[in-house]
Amino acid sequence: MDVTTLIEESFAGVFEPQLIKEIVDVATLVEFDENDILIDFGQYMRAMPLLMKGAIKIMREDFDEGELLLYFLEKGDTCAMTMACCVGTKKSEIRAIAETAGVVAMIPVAKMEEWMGKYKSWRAFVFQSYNSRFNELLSAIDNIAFKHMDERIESYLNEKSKVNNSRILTQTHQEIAYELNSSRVVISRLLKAMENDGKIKLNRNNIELL
DNA sequence: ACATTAATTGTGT
DNA sequence: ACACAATTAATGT
Repeated sequence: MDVTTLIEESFAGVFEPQLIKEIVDVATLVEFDENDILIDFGQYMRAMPLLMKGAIKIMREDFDEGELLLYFLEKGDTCAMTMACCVGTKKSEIRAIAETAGVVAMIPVAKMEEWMGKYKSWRAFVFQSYNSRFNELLSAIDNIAFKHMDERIESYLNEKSKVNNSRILTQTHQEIAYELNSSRVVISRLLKAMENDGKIKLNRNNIELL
């Protein structure tokens, strides 16, 4: 795979050519498959990932048992948690799981700090990244606090369909329940209701959005 | 081709 | 939430 093309494709509009060149020089490309665990709770991070290809879901572990999906990362995104962890050498508070197969470019911490002073576009990118993650967190909180489960499933399905570029999602009800931190029976019932409303079509192991 | 088993989904309490 | 029924996929004989 051609490193330069891939990076240019993902960040051409965002970084100045000079910076892209530097990224190409120092970045290590890492490929991953669907469902790979990229970062786990309590893990330390030594490099900052830039997502080039594919999609990653960011999960938060609940107090006792169970997980909750916070948001998805797509091409051109980076993980805000990682940026904080890198500079402070703190443990990760989140888990990152590959939603689809894809590629990340790993940037050494030293470089990322150097670029903060050197490149305006890098600073802007980092701040903008923080900002948009923050906003996604807010909407995740809105979903949990103010929306009922049926609405949560709907927005979940929509996001899922967006990151996978498909109207058909191959997910079991159990898996959905896990990501929304609910129970399978509740999901099944609500999905059934949505099917009756003509919003979706249910098959075994896959859900079709209409 | 058939029987058995496991996994997924549906429903009533 | 729990229990159980029904349906479908996977596997062995």
